[in-house]
Amino acid sequence: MKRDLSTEEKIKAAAKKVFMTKGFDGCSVRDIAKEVGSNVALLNYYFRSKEKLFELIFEGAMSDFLQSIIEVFSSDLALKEKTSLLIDKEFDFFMEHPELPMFIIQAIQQNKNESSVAPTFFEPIEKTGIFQQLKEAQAKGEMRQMSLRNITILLMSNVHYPFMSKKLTQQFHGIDEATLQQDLFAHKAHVKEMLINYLFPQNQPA
Amino acid sequence: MKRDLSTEEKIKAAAKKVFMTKGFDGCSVRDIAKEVGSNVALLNYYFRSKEKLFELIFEGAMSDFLQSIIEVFSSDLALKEKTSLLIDKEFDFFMEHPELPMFIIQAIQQNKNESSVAPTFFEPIEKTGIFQQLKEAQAKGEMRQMSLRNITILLMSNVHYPFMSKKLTQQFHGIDEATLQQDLFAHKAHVKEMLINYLFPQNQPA
DNA sequence: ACTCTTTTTAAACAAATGTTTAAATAACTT
DNA sequence: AAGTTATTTAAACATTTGTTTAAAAAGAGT
Repeated sequence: MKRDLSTEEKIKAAAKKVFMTKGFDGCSVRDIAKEVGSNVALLNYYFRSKEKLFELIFEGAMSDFLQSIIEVFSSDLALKEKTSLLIDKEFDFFMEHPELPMFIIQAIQQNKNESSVAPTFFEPIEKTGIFQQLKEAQAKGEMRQMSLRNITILLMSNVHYPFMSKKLTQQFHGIDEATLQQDLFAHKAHVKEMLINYLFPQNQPA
Repeated sequence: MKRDLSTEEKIKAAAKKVFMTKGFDGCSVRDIAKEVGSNVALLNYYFRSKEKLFELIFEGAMSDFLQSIIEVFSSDLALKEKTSLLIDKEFDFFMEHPELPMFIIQAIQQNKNESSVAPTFFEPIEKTGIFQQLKEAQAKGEMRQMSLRNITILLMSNVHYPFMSKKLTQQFHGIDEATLQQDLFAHKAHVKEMLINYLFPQNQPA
């Protein structure tokens, strides 16, 4: 057939949309089929099952996610500048894909990911040499002495959470999408200043 | 009958456990019945439906959540001390109920909460006078000039996210539960120092 | 035009879902 | 002990679930 443009891609796009908004358990394959404007059997014709389709979407999401990080880490900047740039880029990225952090964390929490994320996620980042750069910066006293894991938690908390809690924040403060958007911009500025100051203290002791 | 101790409570406990770990969509009423060690019909006898039961659990979770905040805000301390205490208490609370942040945010995201959270959540906090205290602290220059909403986002990000991303962090760094626990303690210390320094700058400009 | 393969569909499948029914069992009242 | 109510159960219910089947439709090759 080759109807118009790859049906396979259309299904993937629809599945992504539905999975992202409703979650794996929260949607049926018929929901996705309806979004495609087609039949349920077609999904299993192209992808073997609902689970396989989800895994594909999940891996794609992780890949997109990873991409935006790698770009920054691969750049030729000092760690302080990389940190600042990372926060900027991540915010820009999540502004366009606000459902992504929730989607990923939820999928991992429910073990919907067959393989561990470590090899597909940790290693590509390590290859950018960012961890080595971090070690050196700490050795030179340019950066606060704290574990890589705690740096990660600190960064991710401030960058991911605001997008995961959009609805909660809106309901809690009774604000609309546009106002929240402004708050997110303000948050980005706060996070940048706060984190940079904390991670790279200007008057380090002794 | 009054078999042993309130069947109703046993069902609620089981439902809480199952809903927390698997989510509303991720579990069936039979999962809950099995956890109780009883029949499905019993759930609908005490609670009208799966949805009603969930709402009850959700409201209970929100209430517990709120309780731990109110306590701190109602205390007779300066804002700086309250902030520090809040972070401590919240961390202690989530150490014992690590699924709670995810559960609440997920429920709100999927509109599983009938009523808006604002009245049940915002107002009790406002009644502690914390917002007024905050305004005054900012007027006196003791606290950084930033919106209540951004303060909220900043605090919640650093306190909630680490518990929501437990599995992700574990997989990413390849660490066990005990190690993560230590990281969370370290994170608490970092957050306290970082946030206090940022929210209450010692050398405020002009 | 005819064949062969690929794509799409409607229908059916068994299993699982939330809920209800009616009967059984236990507890309470007198 | 008998009668009444409250609790618990097994079974059935109508839908919905993910998946499969077999036929129809569309494309490509000759």
